[in-house]
Amino acid sequence: MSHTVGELARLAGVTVRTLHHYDQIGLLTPSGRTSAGYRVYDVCDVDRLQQVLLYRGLAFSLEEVASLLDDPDVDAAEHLRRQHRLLTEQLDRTHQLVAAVEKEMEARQMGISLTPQERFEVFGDWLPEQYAEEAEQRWGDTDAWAQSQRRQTAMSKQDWLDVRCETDDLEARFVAALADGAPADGDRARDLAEEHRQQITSRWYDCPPEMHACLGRMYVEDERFTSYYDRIAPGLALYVSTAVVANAERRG
Amino acid sequence: MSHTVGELARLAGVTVRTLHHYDQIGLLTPSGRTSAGYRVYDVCDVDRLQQVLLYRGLAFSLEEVASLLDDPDVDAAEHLRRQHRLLTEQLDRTHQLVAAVEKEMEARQMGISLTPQERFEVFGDWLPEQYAEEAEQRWGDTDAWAQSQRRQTAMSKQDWLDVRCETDDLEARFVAALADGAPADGDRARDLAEEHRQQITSRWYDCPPEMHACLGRMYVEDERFTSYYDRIAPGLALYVSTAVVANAERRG
DNA sequence: GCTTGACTCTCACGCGACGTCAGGCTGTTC
DNA sequence: GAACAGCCTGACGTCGCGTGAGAGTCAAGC
Repeated sequence: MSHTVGELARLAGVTVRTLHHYDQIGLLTPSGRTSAGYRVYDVCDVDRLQQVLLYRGLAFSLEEVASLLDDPDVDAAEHLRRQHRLLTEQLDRTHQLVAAVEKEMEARQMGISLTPQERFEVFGDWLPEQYAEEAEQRWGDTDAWAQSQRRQTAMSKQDWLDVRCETDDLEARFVAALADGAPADGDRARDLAEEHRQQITSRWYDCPPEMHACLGRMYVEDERFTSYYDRIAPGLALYVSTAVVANAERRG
Repeated sequence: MSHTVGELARLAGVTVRTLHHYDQIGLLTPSGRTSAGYRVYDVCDVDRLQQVLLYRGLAFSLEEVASLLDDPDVDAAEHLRRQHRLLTEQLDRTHQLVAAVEKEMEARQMGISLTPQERFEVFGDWLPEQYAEEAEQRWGDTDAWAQSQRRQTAMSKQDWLDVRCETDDLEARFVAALADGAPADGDRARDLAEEHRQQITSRWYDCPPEMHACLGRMYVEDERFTSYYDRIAPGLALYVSTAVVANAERRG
């Protein structure tokens, strides 16, 4: 029915000090005290603590949390709706970061360097067009970037050569399939796509079919990746992209 | 080619003070200075800042970030892999929180109260079995909870009645369909399921079919939701659940 | 009834990651 | 050459606790 500080702390996964602090600043005042002065938290307090922790986890300051929770015009349902919205937004942001990291991995594998504005724009409160353009000019010189990247990449030389070797081999077989007129969504091309997926999984990270499909779409949407493939053989970008997506549909 | 503090700050979406701080603690030292003492950041520095911000965003302390980035045994590829892993873990956690909020919404709509350990266990570093059991005992008395919830729910009385009214109506029609022997994955049941989804969307949050399917599965997996439906009519829980999932497949 | 040990209380100082002036130099532009 | 935006280095303030210190409380066992 009611809890001491220590109990509530264990229950909620915070420290006793944290609860003391919340009491001190009036964010979460225990609804009672024992005769000895011990804090007593009841059901409502536990409820409130849960809300506090959720909002805190969403990067609100404790002061903001207090004003959110103490607003008499906002009911519990409204809080749930808001939390749902905020959490979904956070999911989106994190997803963008994941996509950015994956893009970077792919780029490295191909020896392409991404521009800095591309790598920063994913960090939330990003720059209006204006700055993006400014940055574009400043950093357009990709050679400097490529150099800096190469220096920074401490991947062992042998590893690097292995990757290049595998990649070249797979690309050559894609080219052959394209030249032979094998359909991009046919078995032969899809098997190559699957091999590509396996390569990523073994080299980098577990890449399930749907994630792979995202990469596939990027090959035709991002000019740098498109030109990478098309320089190997005209039409290869679309070919690989289609094969990857088709393979994902088969596996999904 | 190179940047002043202000430029880099705008580019990365941080303040000048932050860059000063990182310089001071040796986390990001600009690779040069002008004759007047102005900081000059070059490509490598920008690169490093990006890494710093990513790790910082994953809640590492600056000291930890420094030791991560300065570890000579870890190459850039390894960093990308690690970042990918950490980000995916964060996605999972956030997803669990979203599910918890949705569960809470559903529970409120039905007048069920969730137990506190259910609501806390989603907060990461959670309690071993032992505590869960302790909490189960302490809070098993759901009546007290229901009361506290009712008090806390400041949803206007009219709103609440409206919701109950709509819900009751829909449930009655589900019961009728079940009694008439309409198949759970047939058109009639699926239309009702779709109506249920629309109700959530208008009352709470945008609930696309796949999200709805998650809720549907919960109706048979979580005993409290099961018994809620089965008390209305035996077999209703499975019936609604099947209809919801079937409807999601039709719409997806 | 007394001890032991886990738990609680209230100060109160410390710390990490910056925010926020203050006072002064730099660099471009009109 | 004057104005103004941008840079510099201190240095103190803030937020959200961590970490003792010193003292009282409480259930269990002797």
